[in-house]
Amino acid sequence: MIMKKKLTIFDIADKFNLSIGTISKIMNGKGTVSPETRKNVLEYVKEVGYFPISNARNLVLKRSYSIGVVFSEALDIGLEHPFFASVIQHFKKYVEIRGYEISFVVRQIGDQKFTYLDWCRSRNIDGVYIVAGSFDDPGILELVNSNIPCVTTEIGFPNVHSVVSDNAQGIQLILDYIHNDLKKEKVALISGPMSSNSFKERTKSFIEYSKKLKMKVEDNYIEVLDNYEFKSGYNALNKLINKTDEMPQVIVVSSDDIAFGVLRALFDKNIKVPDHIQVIGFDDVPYAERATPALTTIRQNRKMLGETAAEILLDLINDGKTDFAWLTHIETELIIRETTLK
Amino acid sequence: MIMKKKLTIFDIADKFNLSIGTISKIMNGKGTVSPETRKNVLEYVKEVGYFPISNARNLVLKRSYSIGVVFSEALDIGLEHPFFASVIQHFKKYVEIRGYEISFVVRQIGDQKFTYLDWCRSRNIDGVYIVAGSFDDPGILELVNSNIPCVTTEIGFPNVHSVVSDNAQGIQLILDYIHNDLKKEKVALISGPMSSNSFKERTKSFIEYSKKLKMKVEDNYIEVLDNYEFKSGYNALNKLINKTDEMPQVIVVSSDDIAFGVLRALFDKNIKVPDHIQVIGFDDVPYAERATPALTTIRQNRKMLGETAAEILLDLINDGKTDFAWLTHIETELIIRETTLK
DNA sequence: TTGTAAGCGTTATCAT
DNA sequence: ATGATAACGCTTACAA
Repeated sequence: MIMKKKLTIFDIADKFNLSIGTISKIMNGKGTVSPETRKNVLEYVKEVGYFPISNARNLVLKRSYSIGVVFSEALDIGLEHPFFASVIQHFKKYVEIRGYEISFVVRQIGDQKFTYLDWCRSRNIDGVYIVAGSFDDPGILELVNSNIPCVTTEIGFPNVHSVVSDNAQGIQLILDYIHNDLKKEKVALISGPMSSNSFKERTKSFIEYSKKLKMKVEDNYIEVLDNYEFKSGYNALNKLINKTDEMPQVIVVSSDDIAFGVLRALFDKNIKVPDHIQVIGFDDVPYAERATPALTTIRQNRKMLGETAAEILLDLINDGKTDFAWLTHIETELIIRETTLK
Repeated sequence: MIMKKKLTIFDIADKFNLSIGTISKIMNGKGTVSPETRKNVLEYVKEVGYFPISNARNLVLKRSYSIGVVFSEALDIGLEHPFFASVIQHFKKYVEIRGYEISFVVRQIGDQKFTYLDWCRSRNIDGVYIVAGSFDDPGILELVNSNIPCVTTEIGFPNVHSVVSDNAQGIQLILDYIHNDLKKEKVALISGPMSSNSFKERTKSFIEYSKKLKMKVEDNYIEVLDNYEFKSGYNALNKLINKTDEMPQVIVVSSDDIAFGVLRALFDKNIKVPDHIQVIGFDDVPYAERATPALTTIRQNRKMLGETAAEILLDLINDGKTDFAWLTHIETELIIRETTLK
């Protein structure tokens, strides 16, 4: 067991018969120090591996160089959610390059309970990224109304900078494709729950834009589920079949996970995709391209979502800038695969 | 914008004309304080939402109540990896209940570069969880040889407590099932790269145990890939077909992701699963049950993996206990789905 | 160019 | 039962 002695700023100062003030200046590239000593100290520091204890540093600085990331436990969305995990990963990389780390905002630790805000205050968090949260959660509300800079990937928060996929544009991509390339008109929609603003937007855009294209969307072609699951997609398709005499030609499903359930139901009913009916998802989860048939879907630009959120948040923190648009839309992309066919 | 004044221990002390020492004792449940004042202070603190600044606290305590989590960037495994993300999520929950948080160990932040150990030291990290790392990474080596308690989910580290799935037992589950229930004998193996100890173990167990069951594993029935990907699985199957006159009856694939590639290749060759050939994976990724046909596979107990690692690490930190077995095996489970059939 | 010293908000020891 | 105070390791005016 190698027991490197833990060095402090005093050890470095002693070594050169300098004061800790001088060392501090050197470590932070501030003040005026002779190039000579600066060079020597820097070399030594590197050699022995001295790093300031961040707790001491942050205590006097009254900040942490750390961004809090909040998940809503209500939605039970954790790291396991592939979409959010990916967005966070990109966010993390971006802020790290700029000198920040991320920590997860937490409401209970041991038997200490916190509000989001209290936790952030007690950690001197510099800013927070609300990845998935509900705008009727009072804890979230308290947070976004505080003086801590916030940015979110969620839609519909008042007074918080949001970075979200352009759902309307994604839906238009789908409908234009159906209309212009697939040349189909009878289109159904299966959507996730309206408690999510993303699904709400997608549904609204679908209704409006399909009307604009004069597509035949019968009233009973629209099915709204009350959750996000495979199984619901499965059931939704069966319901759709039961209530219509004439099947749609294309089914748009506003989430890939649900789309897989739809595809399975179709398979079980021996309805061939894309020959008898075509299916289009939304998200482009990793499995979409590996499924058989591979799923045509809308790809959300996870990298751009995470990085843009990071960029705005860091600007908010550093420059106190606030003249951003409250809402930043990230373009989506249509990925054509096997569940549709020209 | 609500601007709650940031409270310190002095504010609380003033309020009651007590000294900060007394408040500190109350906050930490230490020392002797009259039940009366304790009650009053606790109530007030709760009401106004006072929490100690963790930087100040950790500075004097010389610890952080925080566990570092390390990913190997070499393997480029991030949060996006569904298996590890899930294990970490369970780990996180477990340690939080016991009063710890997690942070990601990081090697570069801004233009400061750290070794893993230096980062941990500078943050006063209490212990570290090596989720995926390579034992020939000198940074990892330095870390595990330090005085910071470590635990890993990786196989093959000397002198580090490892918590891993029982790969041998998983393989036995598969082969017993093939032998006793499926009643097949001609079995092939497609494995991920030998640079991963998990794949090495699975392959080794497969060879040994299939021999023990007197199965017919021809020499060219074993295919080792050099990566983890869908595409490699796809190619591997084609290779297998080309080099054997007689196809195996069952293909064991030591990772689900690769198995999906195999299934797709089979589909493209119009070889029906499970009628013509049967396929068994390893991992039970979320998509395994949603695929068509749904994949028979070995489920790794991600919850148990994360929680056991957490438990050992916390014991190491708190009790300085060290009398654990160096290696803890977590049982796996066979999940029978549609790619196999009695 | 360098040093001095106050202050950041706690915990813990020792008095009282 | 409570208070005074040193200590934790650092940054930053300000002084030399």
